[in-house]
Amino acid sequence: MPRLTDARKELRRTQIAEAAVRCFSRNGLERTSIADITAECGLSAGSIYAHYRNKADLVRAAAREVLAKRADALGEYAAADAPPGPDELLSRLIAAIDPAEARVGVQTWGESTTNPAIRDIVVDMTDRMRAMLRDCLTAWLVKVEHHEPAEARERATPMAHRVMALYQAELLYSALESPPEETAS
Amino acid sequence: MPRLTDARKELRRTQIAEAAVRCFSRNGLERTSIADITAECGLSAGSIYAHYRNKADLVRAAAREVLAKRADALGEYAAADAPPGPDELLSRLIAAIDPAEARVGVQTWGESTTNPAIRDIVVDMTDRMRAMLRDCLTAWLVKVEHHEPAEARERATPMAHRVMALYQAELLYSALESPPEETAS
DNA sequence: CCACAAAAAGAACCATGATTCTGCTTATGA
DNA sequence: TCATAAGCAGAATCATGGTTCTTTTTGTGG
Repeated sequence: MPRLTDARKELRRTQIAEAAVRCFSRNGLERTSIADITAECGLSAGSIYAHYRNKADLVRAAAREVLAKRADALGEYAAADAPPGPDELLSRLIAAIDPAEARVGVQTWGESTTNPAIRDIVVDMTDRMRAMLRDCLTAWLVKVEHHEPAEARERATPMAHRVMALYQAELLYSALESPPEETAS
Repeated sequence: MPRLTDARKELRRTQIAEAAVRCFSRNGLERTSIADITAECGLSAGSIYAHYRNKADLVRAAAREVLAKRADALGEYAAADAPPGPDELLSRLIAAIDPAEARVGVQTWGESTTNPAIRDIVVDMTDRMRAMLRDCLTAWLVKVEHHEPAEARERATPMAHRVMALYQAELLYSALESPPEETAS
């Protein structure tokens, strides 16, 4: 069969990546084998290697997926007509946490301490999220608190830093709290 | 040679555990081999297994060591005659962060998402640190801010939670910032 | 509907690395 | 000081798991 249509090819890639995320979520980045992933996604090892150069490549894709999803969820708030203030913003973010993804997120933190490629993904996503928080808080300061735009931007930066920090800590807590969730092994 | 004297035996154990922490710090929990640790501590594989049941056991010991050291550092502040307030407390804690240990700390977070034994160590140490923060802040509220002891204790709890969260986030940042620190491999 | 090159399956390969085993070595208690 | 049982080194073992290869099966463009 000549090269798969782009749509189909992308479908396969996400099918694999999502299965990988599920595996990572329960067994960790290093302790999930390719065999685990084949079992989870219903494809064979050879097939996975047709879509991803190697396991490290797949891990990168999974990390991007998880982190990007969290960043995306945040994007919606910034554009809202009635921007939430810091407390409201934080509690909404916390409410949106998915335990399985939180686990993989925290795993990527651990991985990024020794893996430059993952590290880059993590800091990039973190910076992006913080910037979105800042924009959101700037909008709130201007629209709700009636600050001057220039001053609002100034004040929003440290607030964003703080909200981000508290959110990340909460992410850690949900990763730690969530049940062991054993697989049949 | 009959059983080593207890002091000597403990010496060996810490010699190994500290070498392990250095290795973990640069290569991560899973990617450091026993061979790496033998090279770092100057002992042989067989010798390591005479002191630790297996690698998992060694990882637990290393995790305890790193987390306990951070908790200990905190203990001193609580007993100070002029207890620091929340801002001062936080900046002292941040100033005391050692990048190498921060990396291992964050690695243990990742590990604890899938490893119950490590998870228990992490939540135990976290709870312990939070309790110490609370005591410290209670002392501050009473001695410096002149609150009633009962009320102070009440107020200190959420403050401690917050300081802990901000500290953990900062720990993550120093783990991410610290240089790649490559080994000769 | 066809032909074919790519995709999928799954066995085979191979490297890595944890653990164990076999003798030397040496610290310890008498 | 000596006998000895534990410590220790280092090779051998053995399992795991990533990657590759071969064969079979399709989806796709013509």
